[in-house]
Amino acid sequence: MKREDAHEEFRRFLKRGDNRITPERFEVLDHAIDYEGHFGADELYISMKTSHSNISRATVYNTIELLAQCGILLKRNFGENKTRYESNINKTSHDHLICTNCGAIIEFSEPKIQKIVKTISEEIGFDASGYSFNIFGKCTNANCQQNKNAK
Amino acid sequence: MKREDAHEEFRRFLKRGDNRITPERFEVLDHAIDYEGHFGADELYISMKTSHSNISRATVYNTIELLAQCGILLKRNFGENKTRYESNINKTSHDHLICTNCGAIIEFSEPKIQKIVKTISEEIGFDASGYSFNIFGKCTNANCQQNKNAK
DNA sequence: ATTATTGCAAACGCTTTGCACTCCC
DNA sequence: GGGAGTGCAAAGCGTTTGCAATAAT
Repeated sequence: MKREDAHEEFRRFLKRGDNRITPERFEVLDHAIDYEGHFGADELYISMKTSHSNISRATVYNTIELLAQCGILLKRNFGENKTRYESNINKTSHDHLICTNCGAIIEFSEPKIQKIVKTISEEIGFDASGYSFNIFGKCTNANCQQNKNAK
Repeated sequence: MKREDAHEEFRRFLKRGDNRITPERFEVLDHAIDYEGHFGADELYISMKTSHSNISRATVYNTIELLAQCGILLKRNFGENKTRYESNINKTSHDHLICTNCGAIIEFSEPKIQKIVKTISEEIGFDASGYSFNIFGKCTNANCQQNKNAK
């Protein structure tokens, strides 16, 4: 998917929800899809300020939430008491291994997980809209495998 | 498992790690295992203050972390940017469905998840110590199923 | 006696809020 | 023109930290 497709998708999403089309919202969209890896809302805000934008913190936080609702961003939580986001553009569904020693984040795909979500939800009569699956431990890095102090 | 067994387990854990045996630590242990459901560290602190303890916030936070390392408490994260805990005493392994409308938390057990954690970790050479699995959506409550505004 | 642990209060990081100004519809 | 959206600064919330006093070893 190209940048202009993302713009078009966001535009449609905004209209559908009676939200206004503003230049600030597309500025946030552009920075978010260009951002490598997983980022916090404040991180994106700082990054935009650094590149001389005069966007406000409130607008970044608001817009990121809209982008997540729209499906352009994915909301993540790696157990750090802050919300992380990642672009969902040109990405296949995946989950994460998180190294508790060095903080590395490794992605993996396992289709069985989706099936489990579906089965459990149906069993219980729960209307699932999403899930979160993280594996914590020590990554393949030799330093991390050795480190006995880490959790 | 009885209260005195938990005390004994915690005592052994503390000695093993060269941590001191203090009355404050066992006071926190007692309140934590008595607490119904999932609680935040500050919540436990406030609850202890309310019942006229003169424990400090720092001690509660420190001790809860020790209890989690010891395995007496389980660390959870329900996507709220705060850490939750629950007693692991007399509990079987389980994960959670979280209602994004009313906040209800429903527990479920699915042994396949453990297998997936094992398989993925071995495949990648990751030394897994734990995982977190949450399903988000709307619970069976009629109000929640109707509510179109909720995520 | 030594030093980990405690209580207190202040600082921290991320997020949300209140407000007056702006500009999309 | 009306009201949603914006920028700014301050407040909120959960958590961590620095420090002097205390108590476990």
